[in-house]
Amino acid sequence: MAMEYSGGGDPARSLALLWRTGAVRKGRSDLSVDRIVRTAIELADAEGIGALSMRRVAGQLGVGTMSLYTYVPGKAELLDVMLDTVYGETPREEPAGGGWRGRLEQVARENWELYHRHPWMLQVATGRAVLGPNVIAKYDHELGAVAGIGLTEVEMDSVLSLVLGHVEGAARRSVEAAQAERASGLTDEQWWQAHAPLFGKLMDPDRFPNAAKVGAAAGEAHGSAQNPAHAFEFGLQRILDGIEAFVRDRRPQ
Amino acid sequence: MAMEYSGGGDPARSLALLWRTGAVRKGRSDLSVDRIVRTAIELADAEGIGALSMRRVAGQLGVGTMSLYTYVPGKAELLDVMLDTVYGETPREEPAGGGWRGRLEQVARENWELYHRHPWMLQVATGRAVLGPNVIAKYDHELGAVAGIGLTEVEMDSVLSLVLGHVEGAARRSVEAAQAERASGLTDEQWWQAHAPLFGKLMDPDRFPNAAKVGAAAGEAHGSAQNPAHAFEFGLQRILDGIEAFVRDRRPQ
DNA sequence: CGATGTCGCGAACGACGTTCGACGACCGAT
DNA sequence: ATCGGTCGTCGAACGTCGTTCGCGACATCG
Repeated sequence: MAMEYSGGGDPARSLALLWRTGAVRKGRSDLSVDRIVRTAIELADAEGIGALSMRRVAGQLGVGTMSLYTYVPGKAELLDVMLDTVYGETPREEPAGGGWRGRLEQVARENWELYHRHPWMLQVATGRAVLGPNVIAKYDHELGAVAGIGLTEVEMDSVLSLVLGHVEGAARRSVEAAQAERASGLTDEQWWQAHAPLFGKLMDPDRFPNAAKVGAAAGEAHGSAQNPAHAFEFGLQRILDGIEAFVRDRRPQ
Repeated sequence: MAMEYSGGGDPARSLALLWRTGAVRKGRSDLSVDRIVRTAIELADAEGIGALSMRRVAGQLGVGTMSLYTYVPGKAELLDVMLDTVYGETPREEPAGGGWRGRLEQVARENWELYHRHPWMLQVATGRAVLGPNVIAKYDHELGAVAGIGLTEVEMDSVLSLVLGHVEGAARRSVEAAQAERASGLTDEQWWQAHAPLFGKLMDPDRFPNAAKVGAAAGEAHGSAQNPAHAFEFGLQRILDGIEAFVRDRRPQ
């Protein structure tokens, strides 16, 4: 259950790496930035961010640990490149109609799946945005969902950020729950059933009337303390409804 | 800019600690769980989660590192108690009217401020909920905002979770931006101005028409790449609008 | 064939959480 | 008053981490 994360290395170094500016390393061995990044992503996917260390990556590549530093300035910059790389995975096809709402919904689902494919993304604190080529391409593509519907440019950005923010939060809760399952060996459902009697005691209906009633009802309905997939869907529809009212307001006729 | 986090220690140990079950340590020195937790919170507030180590806490208390383990099973459980403790800080007064919307808005603002008072909260991955006394009291109090407006219990939980999730995400972006400022010595605005020309080059209007236009407009409007406070406010209003439609739908008359 | 520079990487530093076990102060019983 | 045992205290040490330093080896060029 232990995790450690980091991100946002030296911006100049990161940018050079992201856009592959600067001399391409020739390499006596068959090492390269791309091989290192690919290996690091595979490792993080398979064993989590906690298992991602420079030593492990080097070991996986059959190479001395310090050799990585010839190609990559440090771990923080490596994480930046890893992020930009996986952001390149989201689909780019034009959706088959559906209007802005359908397209925003599709964007949300693509990101939901991306986060579940690479859960470690959510454990990397970026601080400042990672402005790699794939991140920009993704931003451009996703903005297309809200283009030409009567919003100003700033409003387009706000709307997209709102949806993406919701997806990130819901995915984080989903991923953390899954990791807790793996770490404890108990599914959320098993854990809930094991602890439900205790909660009954802790949630004294006299002191906590709302919590007692709602907690019990929600727990029983979801079969656990929370249901990330349901929270994602419920929140997405409410947010899209809110955006719909906003869009309607912007073009009154 | 490096950070490491962890959370979700042994549930049984955490619960015993949270509810102060189990024998109270007498202590030859004046050490106690409360003193340790208070010191740890102060340290995390002042220097960030990255500076929170068992050694530093012990040092601050003028005590050997290993003495802490007499009172606290480990760092993960300490984090759990720290979380429950600061969750006890949110106000509990009944709001002066305003209906469910005003009360939900107030809940959102209280949490927004709480996260800014203790930014490290956002860097602790909890996995499974920390069911301490203060967390339950907070849940109970906040549910009051959506009680008696025609929602089922499960819907009350979903609505509250949606709002709290938005606050958490917005606060996370706000806090990460602030930390990036501290780490780099540049405000978001300065950073934006320093890098704006570069972005102009990277955001090729031919390849990325939407990103080029919107990115420039949003950057100029916010004076930076993003404006967390604005994102919080904008998202909150959209979400409350969406909830309003939902509530209206539930009681059709 | 020698000089120059760069790649590869082993050793080491200072952090981390935590296990182990030694020390010693206290309490109760005799 | 003395002894035994319990329990708080905490130093040493293990295995981990990212990264600095510097040295040996090789490739390229003059």
